[in-house]
Amino acid sequence: MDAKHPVRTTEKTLALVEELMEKGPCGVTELASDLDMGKSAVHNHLTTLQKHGYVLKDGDDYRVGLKFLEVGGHSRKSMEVYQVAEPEVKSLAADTGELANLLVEEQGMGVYLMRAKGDDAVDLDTYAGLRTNLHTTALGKAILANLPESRVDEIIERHGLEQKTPKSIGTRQELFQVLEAVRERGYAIDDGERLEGLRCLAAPIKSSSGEVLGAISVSAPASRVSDEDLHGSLPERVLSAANVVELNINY
Amino acid sequence: MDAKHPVRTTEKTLALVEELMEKGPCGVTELASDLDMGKSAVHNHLTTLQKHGYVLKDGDDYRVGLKFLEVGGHSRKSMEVYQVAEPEVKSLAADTGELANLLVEEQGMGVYLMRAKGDDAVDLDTYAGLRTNLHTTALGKAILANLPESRVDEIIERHGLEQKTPKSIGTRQELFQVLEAVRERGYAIDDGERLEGLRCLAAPIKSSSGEVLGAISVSAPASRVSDEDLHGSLPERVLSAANVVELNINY
DNA sequence: CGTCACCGTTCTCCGGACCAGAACACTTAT
DNA sequence: ATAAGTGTTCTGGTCCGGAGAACGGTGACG
Repeated sequence: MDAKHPVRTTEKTLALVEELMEKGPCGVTELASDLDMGKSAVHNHLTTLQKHGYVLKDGDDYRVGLKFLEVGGHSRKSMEVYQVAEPEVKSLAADTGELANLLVEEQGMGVYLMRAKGDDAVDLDTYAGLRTNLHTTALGKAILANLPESRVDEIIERHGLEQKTPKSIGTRQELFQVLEAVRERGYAIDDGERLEGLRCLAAPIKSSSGEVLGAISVSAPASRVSDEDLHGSLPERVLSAANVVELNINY
Repeated sequence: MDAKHPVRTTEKTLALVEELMEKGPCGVTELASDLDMGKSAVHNHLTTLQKHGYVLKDGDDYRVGLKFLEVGGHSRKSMEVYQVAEPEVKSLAADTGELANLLVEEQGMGVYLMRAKGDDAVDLDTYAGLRTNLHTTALGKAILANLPESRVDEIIERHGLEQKTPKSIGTRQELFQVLEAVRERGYAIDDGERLEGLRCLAAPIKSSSGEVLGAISVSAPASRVSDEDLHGSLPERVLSAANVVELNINY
């Protein structure tokens, strides 16, 4: 699905935006040397982006503007799974007091659509829009477990199986074993794989035709989640929330 | 501040994205005729955007992807006023049971950074990232009232004073009278200007140097907000929330 | 206070990239 | 079969993006 005739100028613009996002506000010269472009080229791109609200000038530095939030927010708002799941994720967070999340798959990566914090929630540095490898989170595993095997292989090939921590899944075989277990149980678990001491439990959201639309999770410190909770009351709540979403989507 | 040497190719890409956002998912031919471009040009741009995650192909249609949410979310997350105000807006919504909002000014427009819903909150079609004319909302008026007069004039010149409803502010003189009243009171009110039957109350967030950083509001149906509330207990709560944010920002 | 070094911005001109238009592959309807 | 629609590919001519140099401003330094 690669572009046969990529628009190079557009790619330069996008590279600039991403560089600006990663480095935070910075100046023309710095961007030019980082991206091997001339100063005038960088300047032309930045002023063009600024004219349309995608970039702002703060003194002598440029930074990415909130226009991206407008486009992205609009995109999210128009997704049915978000509209339906949003209140459920919020009440899941309120009921458990922990951190609840909603993730969807896009281009083989997981994208957080939202997070809701209960009264005792841990504060992870996730945010709406953040991308993550699917195999590294309970949310992602809940989704992968409900994709066709061929699709999972495509995703592995495209994005690899990077190990975030020593506990992470590192091989195709290991992943497929885990996914099989997820299918049997109906939910996915992350016990300290992503972050030491953090336990997550995620359930898939499936359409009536069996296609997976996303996943809902609760993340909590291990100190508050006993082994019994992890396979007893907690899955019940998360699965129930996911089920409500499924029913509302399928009418 | 216009671009002296705009990158036309980039502008075409951005026009495509915005058209795609407004019309929702659609095909190459339709976009091409809407934007007076050749089909091949549209196709090249779309595949380029797709390659980088900014656009997706759904069957034969294209739609904007969640990459915009990633960039926009990152940008929002890195704003100090958001980080500090977010918990306050949430507790304001929880305490009042109504809809609470956070708005900042960017390029003369108001941008909603977040909204939080209390238990009885009305459901407006605002969303994080949405842009609005500053003079049409209580939030915007709270901000305008704390900008230098020259800046307000620039904004009027750039964006006009479009009247959303017959009650809207329509002239410069009228606006400045209202802003003077806002400065005296310390908070701004919208009594059905934006939407019949909806009352909003907003307070500015100012830095220690007096610069306005944004505004916090509560929106509620008129049926639940008496005239006494509107000038008594409600302003107290909103002003208090704004004040907490100011203290936390200025350490 | 002159000097220097750095910044962002402007300018010009040439090489290369964008894109109109035509052809292609495919689906759907008649 | 035929036709009319779609998205995609291809090529050549034209126009525009961008390297590099020059400009204007600002802050540091002796």
